[in-house]
Amino acid sequence: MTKITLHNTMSRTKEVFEPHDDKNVQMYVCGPTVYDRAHLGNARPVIVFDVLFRLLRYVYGPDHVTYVRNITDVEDKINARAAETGRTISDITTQTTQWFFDDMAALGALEPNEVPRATQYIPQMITMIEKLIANGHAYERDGHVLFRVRSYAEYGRLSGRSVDDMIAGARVEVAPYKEDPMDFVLWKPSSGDQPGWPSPWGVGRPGWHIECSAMSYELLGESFDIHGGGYDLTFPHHENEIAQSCCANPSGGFAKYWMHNEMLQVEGKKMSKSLGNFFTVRDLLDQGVPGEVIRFVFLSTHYRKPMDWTLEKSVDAQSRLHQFIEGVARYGDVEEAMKLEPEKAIVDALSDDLNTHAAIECLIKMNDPSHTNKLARNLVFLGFYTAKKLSKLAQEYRDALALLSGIAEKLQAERVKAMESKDFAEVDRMKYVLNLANATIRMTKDETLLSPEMDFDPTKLEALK
RNA sequence: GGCGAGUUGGCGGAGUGGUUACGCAGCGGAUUGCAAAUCCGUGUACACCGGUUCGAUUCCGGUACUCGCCUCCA
Repeated sequence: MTKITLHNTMSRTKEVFEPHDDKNVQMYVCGPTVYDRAHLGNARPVIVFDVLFRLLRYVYGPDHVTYVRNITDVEDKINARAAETGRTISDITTQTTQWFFDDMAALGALEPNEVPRATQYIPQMITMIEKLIANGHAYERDGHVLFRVRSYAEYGRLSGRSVDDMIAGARVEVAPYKEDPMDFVLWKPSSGDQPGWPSPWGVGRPGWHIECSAMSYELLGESFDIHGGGYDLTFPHHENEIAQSCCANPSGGFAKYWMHNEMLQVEGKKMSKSLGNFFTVRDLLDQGVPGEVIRFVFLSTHYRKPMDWTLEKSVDAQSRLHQFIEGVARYGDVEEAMKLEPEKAIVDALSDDLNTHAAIECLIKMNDPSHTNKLARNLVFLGFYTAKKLSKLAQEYRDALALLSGIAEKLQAERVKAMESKDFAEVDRMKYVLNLANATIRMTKDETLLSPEMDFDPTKLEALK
């Protein structure tokens, strides 16, 4: 079996991946809070862990991997959005969740096995909080339930911080109901139009961190293999999850491997609304940047390095994918290709802590006429296309080629004739049309293959037939 | 202020104690009426300052800069 190594944030080293049970490899990744469209940064963990999911499915078998990615549909940002728009909370969360699914599907991400909504696990959260109170790790004050950070000696291990340092550096105002400044909320009271559920501590709603602890426990148990998310979640979110889960279920180890993707920047700057460089995945898709191009750009950078989204990279990626389609169309057979196994060099690259950049280098090497089917197979393996879509794109390319090859000869003949009669205006016109024709066979109807600088009207070509 | 990550040629991105990947762009050439496409050729870069060493981009120390987290933003 392929040996996989993964970087574990807990140990800060690459470790050989050894699942608890190789018949049931389990992964939990923190999903979005559904109050608005996913921005480009949200796409990074989705793509990164999708690649890992695909690798695990290949190595352990598709039926032996369970991937859970939650939807946080109770959170104060959602309440705020509802208040400012006048829409209902469920209207917002339902629509935003669907948007998220659509956008992530466009990026070639497989659906996880389970996509739990936080609001469907409130009883499990309450049970977990009760356990924490019972064993002294949490306390209730004025309708709030707080986690007693000092009761968990390991607190701070994942993020490499000591509780005392954190208090010294904290700029948070300490709520009066806290025993200790570091204590965090497990449950808080709801009033007015805030969403609330009955609980032993009155009507209230869960704190953010308890959601993931309760859902991962319910769906994966007290110990599972991989927990992933963005690096910014390391503290406090993941630190708090560990504290909650390990204190509520002391016999379990919670997650064995912690994986974090680095952050995204745009043209060298942090993406932020104030800098005016904030945009969503949907914005890019609407501008004609296809999902596979976004995926390609993301996978060109290792997941543990900060990634810079630039226009130049997206144009490069587009042109590269275009070359791949061209190769597959000319020399490949997608149906035959799908009978192949994923290439060992690519599996090995991914197995080395998701070295996606090396995997892409392999793809580039495969783009020659004698390896095109390997290229096609691995494009599908890495999630750039489904076999069906790749097949369709290749066919469209071939159709365009066939359409053009007939008239190209005719154009060439006319051009030669024009040269003989020294009609250089006509020669130039023919040249122009021929160039357009050549450019066109590099395109298909899919916007994937349209280069931004190309300006071509296919009807002109039709007229020449 | 505390903690952490990073800095390789125009861009992206590997890697190595000495022979200095690779891709894209660029440049030169071939071919072409010009161009495009294609083919051939072409680039001694590793933030700065010290140290170790026969020799450092590669090891050690420091500096600068960038970025992130510490503010329920992936």
